[in-house]
Amino acid sequence: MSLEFDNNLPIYLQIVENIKTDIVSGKIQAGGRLPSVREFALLMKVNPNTIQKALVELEDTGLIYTERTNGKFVTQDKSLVEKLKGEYAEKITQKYLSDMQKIGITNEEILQYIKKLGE
Amino acid sequence: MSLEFDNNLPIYLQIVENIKTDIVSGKIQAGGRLPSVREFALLMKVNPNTIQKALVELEDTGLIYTERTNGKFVTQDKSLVEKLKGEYAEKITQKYLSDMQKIGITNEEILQYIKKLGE
DNA sequence: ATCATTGTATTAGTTAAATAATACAGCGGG
DNA sequence: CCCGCTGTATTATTTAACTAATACAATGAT
Repeated sequence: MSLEFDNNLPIYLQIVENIKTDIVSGKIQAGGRLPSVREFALLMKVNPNTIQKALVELEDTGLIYTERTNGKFVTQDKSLVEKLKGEYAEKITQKYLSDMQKIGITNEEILQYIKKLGE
Repeated sequence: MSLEFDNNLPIYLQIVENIKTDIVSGKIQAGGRLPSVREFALLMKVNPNTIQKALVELEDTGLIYTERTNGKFVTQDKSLVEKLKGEYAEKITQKYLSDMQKIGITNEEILQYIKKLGE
């Protein structure tokens, strides 16, 4: 739960990304409770409203849900998490391949880069 | 030279990326002249200053240079272009692998995604 | 010499994000 | 019951980024 924010992207979106990957990776378990809005804000040293904005966005994806006076929780639905994980993986793979092709790198070269940097 | 801009990222940065990939891919040749700031602005339907800002950033990387009252040109230095191409490829590969690992995808699975979506 | 074209500089305006301060509403434990 | 904790809503302010409009400066061609 660090706090190095990249400019060029709104903080609340970076928080969305952060939590999303934490959930999808299993770092935060299905059904698990999230820190309260106010706790989160302290942890990340941002305003509670910024957290709230991020969490609303996350709730829209179905990854978390709210118990009104009790807190916010990761969805119980493991298959949803798995599904999103797959979609996410496909999406960034697509983008990666597209970016590489845009600069004129062939599929074979891509495999070499992967091999070189991946293992 | 299209004009679909993603919000959440400043237009001038997206222009930087665009031109950078055009150069690195060879779509704009080494030594080639870029459209003038004003032409560019018309093409992309943005303000000349936005183009200017993007081009200054590009010049900082050494990919283009300026002849004061004549225009802006892609560097003659093909080896520099090649070098940047390699660096760029490594960088986005690193980020891709890191993003995949963050969500708990193994190296073997990565290869499968690549294979599935790449060919 | 004038004029069109180049890049550059300056200043102002607009917009969006982030923060801040409060207030409200509902549940549960002591 | 009351207090503390939840999420939520509202409004205002600040700040920074981005965009825009315009003016300046230098060069080369006609």
